[in-house]
Amino acid sequence: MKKKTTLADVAAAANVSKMTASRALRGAKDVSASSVEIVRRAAQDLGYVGNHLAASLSSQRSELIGAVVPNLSNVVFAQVLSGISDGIAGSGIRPVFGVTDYSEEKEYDIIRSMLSWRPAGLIVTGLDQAPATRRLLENADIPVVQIMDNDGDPVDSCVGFSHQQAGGAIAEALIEVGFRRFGYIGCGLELDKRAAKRRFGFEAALKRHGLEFLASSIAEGLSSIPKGRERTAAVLKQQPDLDCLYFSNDDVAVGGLFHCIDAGISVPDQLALAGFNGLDVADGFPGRIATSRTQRNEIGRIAAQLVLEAAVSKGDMPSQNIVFVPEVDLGNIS
Amino acid sequence: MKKKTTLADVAAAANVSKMTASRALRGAKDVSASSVEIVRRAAQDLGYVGNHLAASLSSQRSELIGAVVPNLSNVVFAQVLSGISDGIAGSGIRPVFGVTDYSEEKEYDIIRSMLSWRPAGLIVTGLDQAPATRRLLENADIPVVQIMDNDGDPVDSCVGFSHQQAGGAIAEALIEVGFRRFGYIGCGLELDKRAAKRRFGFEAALKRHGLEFLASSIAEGLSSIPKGRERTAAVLKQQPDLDCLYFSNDDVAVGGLFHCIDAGISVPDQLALAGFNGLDVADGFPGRIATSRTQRNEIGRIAAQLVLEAAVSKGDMPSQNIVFVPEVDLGNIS
DNA sequence: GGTGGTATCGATACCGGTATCGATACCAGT
DNA sequence: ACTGGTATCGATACCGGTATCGATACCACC
Repeated sequence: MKKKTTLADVAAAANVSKMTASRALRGAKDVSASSVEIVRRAAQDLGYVGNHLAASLSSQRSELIGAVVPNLSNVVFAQVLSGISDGIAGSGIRPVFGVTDYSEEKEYDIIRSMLSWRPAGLIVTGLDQAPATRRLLENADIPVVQIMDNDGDPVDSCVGFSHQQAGGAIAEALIEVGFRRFGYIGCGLELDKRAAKRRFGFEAALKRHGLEFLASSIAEGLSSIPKGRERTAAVLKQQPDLDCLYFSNDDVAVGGLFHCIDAGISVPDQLALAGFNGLDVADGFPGRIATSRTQRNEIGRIAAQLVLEAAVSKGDMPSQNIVFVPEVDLGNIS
Repeated sequence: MKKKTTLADVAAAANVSKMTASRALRGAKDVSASSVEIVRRAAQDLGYVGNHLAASLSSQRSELIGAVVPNLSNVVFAQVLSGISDGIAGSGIRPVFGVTDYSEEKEYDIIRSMLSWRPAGLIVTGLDQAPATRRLLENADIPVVQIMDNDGDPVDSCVGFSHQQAGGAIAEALIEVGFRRFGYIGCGLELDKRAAKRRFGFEAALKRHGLEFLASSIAEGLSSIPKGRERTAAVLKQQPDLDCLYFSNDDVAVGGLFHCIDAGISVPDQLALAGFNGLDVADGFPGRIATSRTQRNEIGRIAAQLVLEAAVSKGDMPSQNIVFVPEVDLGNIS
């Protein structure tokens, strides 16, 4: 375990002071072009790799950004991370991530742990943190951007959409084209607050039209295609006389579609299916599944940029609230 | 922008020295239970959040781990990150990620930038880094685990599988059950070295049996369902007389399946499709797509654990080479 | 009482950079 | 020659923790 070469080594090799070496490598002012050249070469020769820990500690500004998502097996949050990665591209900032598995305790621990890295900002999924977690965010004194939701009261900035409204909007659209006998199939609503909001919004729209879910099944744990398949079978067995099924998201809906294909149920003629997110997969089936298209990549990217802007403006940037509206896509339902 | 409370503040509030406060909060030895209690309470009252930058700098050990993946829109690498997250759960270590977009330049920059955070270890996708990047990894003096590949010479440890072998294995299986007229459809092989290795392995197996690809189409850019669909249409138009199509991965294959459904081609009776990865989606179709199931969650998890072990053993742990074998699944092809 | 051991604590010196400010040199203008 | 300004550089003091080692107190035991 040989010692790493430090800035002092580079400075010594270049016959300048640490300070000049530091300035040269950072491209700061107050260094002559010739010094820069010499220092650069020395750093190159020694294979010098800077130390962001020391730099951040000393300069009191970090080049880390935290991203907290509930889950990564689902492609949606992966795309959010992807968007974040795009949003900070070229800034030299590195993203740190944490997966909460929809657990409030884990979320608290992750955020606390992230804060101890003194990040330039934090991007957190959702608006429904536990009170202690929220206090942590409020006192963090760094830009905080909550994403993927808009139903609630953000700590600071917010980039997302209203799940309640999204649920209501697709319900209205489906009612408009004539569906009346609705069923619901979801996964893990006790944990996924946003899926619960969609269901709530959908159900509220039904009520406005004097309708209700005639059957409903909520599986525990993460959403998945197999679960959607199984629950669809169960619900249809219990209540075969439905004309439209609303699913907590596209994965579950695709599971439902698979069941229908197996069972010889024609979609959407005999039974319409509606999900949420607008995934590629669901897309591929030529419009057979209705869905709400969410702009998750965009949301990640914009959230990251907000953090960057807020970080450079050093606290005198007002909180932003950027609202997206998922686009209802009924596919080939007419 | 009020100043953050530091350890010194906590120590002052608790009427002890910084050192005692530090020990108390870390649960280190040499502190009385009563001191721990007092310091804990003081920290709690002040809302103290530690500073990992300072801690890591001082103790010369970081609690970050770097993860480099080529892409995050594809669920495969998201699941790798998910596995990494699982693997380090409870260790207090935070994962930093970087997305290379299959670019060697970005990969170099990302790894360099990660090294400057002095991470406890690095997990990097693939074995085919550019020479300069490889030197960076070799001189990093921290555990490096290369994942998702095994065809090549690892820098340090390796957790993956042979893509060449995987391509060969599924080819053999498909030949075994009687297919003879093969076509190939892929995306971005110029960048995705691993997909290219699979194709190479597949083709080598064909050659061993005196066969070859009768048609082939390679799209540029990232793999996607739409591209698979489009290319399948194109290839079948050019060469309709095929009995099996090998795709660069399941996404592309699902695109192919969608085309077949549209075009009324019965799968696998008229035309068999084979992909790679064993995605849930492909799974859902009752075995219609042949695939090789990869253990990406496992790979991420084990890689993370290797890094942890190597980090605690401080360099005297030998490099590991953990080989998985993707399981060939022909689905309902008989 | 003297000795040795253990438990607890604090002073000090770093870790590897950067902010700050003063020093120096050099040039232009008068 | 003198003044003022700019360009370049280095000494020093941190940033907020932790490693290390010495100091102190207290107890057991001979």
